[in-house]
Amino acid sequence: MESMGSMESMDPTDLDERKAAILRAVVEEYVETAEPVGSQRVARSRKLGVSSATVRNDMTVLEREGYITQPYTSAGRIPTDLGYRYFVDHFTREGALRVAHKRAVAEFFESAHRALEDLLHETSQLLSRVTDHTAMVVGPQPEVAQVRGVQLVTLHPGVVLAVAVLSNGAVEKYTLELPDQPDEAQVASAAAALEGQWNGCAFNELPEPRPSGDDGIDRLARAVRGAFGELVVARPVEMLYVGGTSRLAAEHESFATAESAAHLLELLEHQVVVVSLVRNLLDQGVNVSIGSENEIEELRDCAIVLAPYQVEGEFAGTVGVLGPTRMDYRRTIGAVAAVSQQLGRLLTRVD
Amino acid sequence: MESMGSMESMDPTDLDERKAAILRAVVEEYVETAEPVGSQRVARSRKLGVSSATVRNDMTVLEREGYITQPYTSAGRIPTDLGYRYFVDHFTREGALRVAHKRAVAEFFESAHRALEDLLHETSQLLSRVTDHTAMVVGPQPEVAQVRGVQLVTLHPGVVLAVAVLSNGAVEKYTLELPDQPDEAQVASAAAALEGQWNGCAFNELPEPRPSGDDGIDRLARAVRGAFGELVVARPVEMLYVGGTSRLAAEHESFATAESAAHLLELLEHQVVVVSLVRNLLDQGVNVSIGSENEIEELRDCAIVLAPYQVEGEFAGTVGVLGPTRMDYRRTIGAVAAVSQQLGRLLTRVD
DNA sequence: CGTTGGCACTCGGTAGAATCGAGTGCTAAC
DNA sequence: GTTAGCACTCGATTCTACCGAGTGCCAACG
Repeated sequence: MESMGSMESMDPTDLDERKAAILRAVVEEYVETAEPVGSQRVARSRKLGVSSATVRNDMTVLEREGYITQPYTSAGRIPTDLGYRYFVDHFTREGALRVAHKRAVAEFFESAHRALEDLLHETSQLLSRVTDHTAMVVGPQPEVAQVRGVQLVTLHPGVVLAVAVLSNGAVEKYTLELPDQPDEAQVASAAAALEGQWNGCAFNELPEPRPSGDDGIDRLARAVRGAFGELVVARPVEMLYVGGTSRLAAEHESFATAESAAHLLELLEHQVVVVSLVRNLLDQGVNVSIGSENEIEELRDCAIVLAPYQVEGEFAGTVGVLGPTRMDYRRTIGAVAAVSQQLGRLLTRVD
Repeated sequence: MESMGSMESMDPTDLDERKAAILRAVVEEYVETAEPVGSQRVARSRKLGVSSATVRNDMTVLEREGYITQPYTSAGRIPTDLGYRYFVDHFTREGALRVAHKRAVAEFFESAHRALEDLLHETSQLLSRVTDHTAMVVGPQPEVAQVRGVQLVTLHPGVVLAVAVLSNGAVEKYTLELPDQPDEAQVASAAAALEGQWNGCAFNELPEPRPSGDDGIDRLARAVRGAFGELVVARPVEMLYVGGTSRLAAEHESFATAESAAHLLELLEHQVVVVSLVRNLLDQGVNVSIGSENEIEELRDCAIVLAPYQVEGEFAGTVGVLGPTRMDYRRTIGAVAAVSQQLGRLLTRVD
């Protein structure tokens, strides 16, 4: 920052109107063509009413301020991350998405039912189709859910499946292997006891089961408690659904190296990392994270567009897309916003 | 076929010993180096005791018979799909995998518990790590499972979650929206009635619930029946878990075009296609499908290595990997076999 | 003073020519 | 049947020349 040049418009947060228009043109043209855009093209394609020489002068300033850059001397300009940032902050107020896509989204959420997992999975695929990028859907936080039902089923002698139905429609289960083989009556009373004690409790802080007097029942109950506790620890984060990973490989032109696509795919396979990344961004109120704004090295050439969705007015989860920094931000932001809104609406209705 | 040359070894299914050794050398060297291998390298690296000229002569025959080919005139030879096939059929009797990997597999299955879905998912990741290729795990056929428990939980007024616990440890669920809002008593008796009637029934052919006299209960019961029927139709195939998709992108050198990785990723996103592909291959007794042996265009440069796993002596599902035709078949086959066997063993114990 | 036309200069991209070398097929000798 | 020798092929690499889009700068203009 702290530029010492005494040029006009020292306020780095804003640009005079023509420079802003030029920056916008550079971003839009570059996103479309993937080629550095020169002053001529800007002067001609936009009705700025100035010559290419004037555009050139302004471009020099824009470059000095860090909004655009040249891939090499005397080539056209391409936006920097800062340039994209300005574009996103100033020219994407109302995200636009194509009518066909708008209808596709509406139709999808009109007909969608199913189990929550399937819905979220398919939502990620929808978002990917609409945006042409890889899409991510972070499921509702499981912690807030309360137990609404407990069931124990003997699958084999000594093997019991413990199932907990939660208030958000999720079902948690765990296959227990028990050294002593409780009989059916014990399993049934343990289930009844646990259901009675846990109904309404938060799944992540289930109380220890009260002793019943019967040793077998108590051992079973404690085992179930232990298993569920393990689940909470082992799966402390929300579920992540990723759709359209093939887009990443298809977009390889936009990335520096061919391996970067592989790195990104690998990154996406680590649910925990992605979920916490999304969470961090959102906690800071960030909805669009561009290139180097991101701390993770692999995302240097990527942009992330996020939108939280709300269920019954409360933050529930997040939808988002991952694509190259060179993306159509207006369309993407529009799509992500639309999907997040509709998803929240549907979950509020169904949940 | 029907070659008219009066050369030796007219039986196309077998090669004389030295030619087989040369073919083997070509495959192994090419897999390792990714470069066409010439007669000199073969003559020197293997202790064949013959000169490069002799190797050249044999190579000419091998080429005529279709086992190897030249990428261009006067380059070294690379294996054809037929060549890989011969290699797989003759030189991979005992699949070998590295000790470190062997231990990794054993350790994994020693400590693995969890819900079936998690286990299969992690198994796919394990197999991917061990083979360095994309791994697929097809879950047990859901149809064989019997109902072991039914539970209905009211999430909100008018919204009921129907849960069925199956004998294989799977849990099916469906969120029902009901026009009339049954009270808790009705929900409870419907659940009890369904559980009584369906216990032991195959999930894919649940009988219609018997009328109870109470209109609300019957409507609810029928709705549950309808929902589960819908699930069976909507999800007629086994679940598919894919691990290590990033390997596909990383292997891009082995593929003809850069887009092919994207195509493969897209293919893998269509569960139904992959599952039926795997099923078809296995039905024909095929465990390794190489390149053009495959009918699907996208798999022209790929090989698939499969191994079914058995639970309690019965076919249950499949594990496999997808990689370039230029892969280390011995190692891959060994890893796939080991994982399938261990997975079956674990499921037999736990299931 | 901002804007504009003119102009020399830069540099990636493409095309063509020259060169290199691994590897082959063929032939003749062993 | 095997081998050494040799001419030949052809992808890969390097070098050169050249084109042209685009820039920075300057002087002129309203």
